[in-house]
Amino acid sequence: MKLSQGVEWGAHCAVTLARVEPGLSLSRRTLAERYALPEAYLAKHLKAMVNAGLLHATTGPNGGFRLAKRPEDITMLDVVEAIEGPVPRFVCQEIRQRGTAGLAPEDCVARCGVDSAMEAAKEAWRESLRGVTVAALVARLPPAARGPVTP
Amino acid sequence: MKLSQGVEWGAHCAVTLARVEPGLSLSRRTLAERYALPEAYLAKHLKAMVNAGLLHATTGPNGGFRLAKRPEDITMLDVVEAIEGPVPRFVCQEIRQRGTAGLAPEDCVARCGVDSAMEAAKEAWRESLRGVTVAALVARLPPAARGPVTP
DNA sequence: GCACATCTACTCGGATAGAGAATGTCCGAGTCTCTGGGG
DNA sequence: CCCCAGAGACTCGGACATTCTCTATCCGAGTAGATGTGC
Repeated sequence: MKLSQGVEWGAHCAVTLARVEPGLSLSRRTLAERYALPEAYLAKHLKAMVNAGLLHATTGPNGGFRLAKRPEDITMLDVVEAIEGPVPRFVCQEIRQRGTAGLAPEDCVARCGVDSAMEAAKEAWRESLRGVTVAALVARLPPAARGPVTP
Repeated sequence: MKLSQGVEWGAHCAVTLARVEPGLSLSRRTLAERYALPEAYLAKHLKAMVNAGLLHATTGPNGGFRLAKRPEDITMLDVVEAIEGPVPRFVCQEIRQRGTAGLAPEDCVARCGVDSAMEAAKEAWRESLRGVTVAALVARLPPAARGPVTP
């Protein structure tokens, strides 16, 4: 249940990008300096968000990153899964069927109870993250930090 | 959001131990063979559950592990936190206050929205795990695997 | 036959290597903009 | 004054080290029970 560091960075960057005027972009250098983060490493997470279709990247002067979708259509779950990769399903190795206590396959038609419980918990977690959009996070910023961001 | 391997092992072992006659114990060797797991490594997780107060260990012949509490009083959350360690709080490093976009401390009295969202999701996850007890998992076993376990 | 000291075998516990992922960093490919010259 | 070619600087993208956690393993400390002996 360890959560990678970059998730926080990605989330904050998404919130910041949501405040940029349409048509403009923020370079990864600007974003990194904005939060005093290591630029080269932040780039890796931004790229992951590009691959996931959350951000759009343009090169050259005045290039950078911008949101690829509306802030209302980007959830925290999108950000987390973009950076962490698709959440690996709880790997129930079906140890029920192994070893000296191995159950017969016909006793395993119902899913392993441990697996079910972990899966349900993970789904609750995902559902909670799915309910928070980037737009909602922008709305919750303090008034002093809600204005447009310029490159 | 990676979940350590040993959680599944610990959970299955707890379910098995709940089926042992009171007063008896299962050695880690027996438990390991039961699921074809590496004994030495399983020992580490069992020890963690002992330290967490879920299991009780006795040495010598006929020794081993037994539940330290009633199966109804042990939840999946207990097992997970015993093995994974106390779930590290989402480390919001308050990057809001750093870098060129650093907010003034007076604008940060309300908790960071990203942090709040992650915290709420984690709590939903914990709440889901809290609702499943070892006793409930035993009850959901197939009938053929619900009888008492002998050392 | 019974009690006791010893001895064995079995148990857990902590200290010790190896693999994989996350973290952190660097340099190269591509592109937009600006500048200078020519018509 | 307008257009065009070139250079320059800025951007992202992928390949390369480093650190930390998880995985896996071994050997030693301690204890309950079995055993053999003496009374």
